[in-house]
Amino acid sequence: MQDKKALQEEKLKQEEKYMWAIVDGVKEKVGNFRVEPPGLFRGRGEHPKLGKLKRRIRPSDVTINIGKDAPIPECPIPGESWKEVRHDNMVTWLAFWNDPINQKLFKYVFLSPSSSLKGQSDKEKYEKARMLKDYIGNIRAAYTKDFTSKDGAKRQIAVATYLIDKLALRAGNEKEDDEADTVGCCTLKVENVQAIAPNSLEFNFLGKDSIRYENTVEVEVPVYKAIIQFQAGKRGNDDLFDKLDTSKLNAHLKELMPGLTAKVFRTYNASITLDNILNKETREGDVSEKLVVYQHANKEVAIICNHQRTVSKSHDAQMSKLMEKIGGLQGTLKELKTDLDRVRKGKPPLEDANGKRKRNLTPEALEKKIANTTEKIEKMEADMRTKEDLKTVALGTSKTNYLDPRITVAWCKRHEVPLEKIFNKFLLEKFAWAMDVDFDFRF
DNA sequence: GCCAAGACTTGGAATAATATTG
DNA sequence: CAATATTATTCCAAGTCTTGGC
Repeated sequence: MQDKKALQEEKLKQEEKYMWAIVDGVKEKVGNFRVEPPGLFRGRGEHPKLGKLKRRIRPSDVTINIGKDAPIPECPIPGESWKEVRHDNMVTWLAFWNDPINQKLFKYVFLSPSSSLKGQSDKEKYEKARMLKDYIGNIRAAYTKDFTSKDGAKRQIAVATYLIDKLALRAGNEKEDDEADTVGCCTLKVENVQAIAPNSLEFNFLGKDSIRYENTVEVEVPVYKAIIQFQAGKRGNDDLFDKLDTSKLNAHLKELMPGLTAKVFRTYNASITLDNILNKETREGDVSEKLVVYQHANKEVAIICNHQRTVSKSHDAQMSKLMEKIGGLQGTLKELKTDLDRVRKGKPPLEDANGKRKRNLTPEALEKKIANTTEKIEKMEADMRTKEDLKTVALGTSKTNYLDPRITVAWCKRHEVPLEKIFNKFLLEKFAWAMDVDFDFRF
């Protein structure tokens, strides 16, 4: 125990010198500055490179990027030295090396999400998503019109944009053969979509991280017809959108709004959904009731974005344990009620399970106990429902990446909910830029 | 237009730390 | 106080999108 603590402090001391960077005169926290240890590549889903050896990264693999006059960070391994030291102020990375599994890819050291640099670009991301509010009406009108365009490419762009908007699908870049076989909107295959009369579409595909997207939705009739037409004469494995890729799609989107790309729709839809639900469903009441509303809104967003998690191994055990506890409480509740009846009739309380005599309690005291127990049961039942409800839903990703923090901060200010009930330490730091938002901010 | 390189954002699981409970 | 449950942190990717060369 003592050893562990000492070891941890030792490690911290060792690493301290790599944890900070001076950027434009300001001390900022550095993000992930450790290289990964050697090991076997796992990857996610059915990855062709599964099990490949991931070699050790040495200082001679690492390129450093610092100011011209900045002191070069000490190389942590005596006798070795950095591959290169650059002075590029057009990029934000502090160091990079080639990914040992795929030499074409890079691993970067960036500033921490809590840094002002990242905070600024985070804010810009949400401002862009908010800008989409002013354009979305026209954009929707335009793609609706193009559902029936004579131009096949136009029709595909229109339908793809519709899916990205309505279903929050990812753009879907092309992938190499040595990567897991997953798709996004532009890379959907014919077999990933089933038309179900009269106008529904059943989606089933593996998306990012090989997470399955399964959803059946009613769509506008022209979309339904267009999909059937895109599928006509093709095999299951053929591209649904054969005249489309992400660069064409994004080029088109940029004509509709400056800076617009496919991912902006995810941010926009996530944030506006949170804002809408919070403002529709929040009632006067205590903090815990308001938190339930927030969690519900958060869950809706996670479902839209298909943020899933695997059910924890101990989920069932935890549930039955809760059941057991509730059962026990219901037993004592029944006993209390019996005793209350008896006491009111001037009889002594029943003996307990062990045959022992119980203390004589006044009816008032018994009533109070009954109320307490009932409340406890209700709370546990609510907890259980929430637990079951959220067992496959991951709430964290949307909080970190998709929900404009100013929505949450302003809502907390309006409804006197302590922000710490919703944002943990990491999020409070990451969203420092959003803290002074006005209480009446709306996305 | 297309492709590859490069840079930056988004992602769930595993693990560690902490809180809760019996 | 030990066993468990919960939460925070770390880990290790896997996406998106831009740019620059042809």
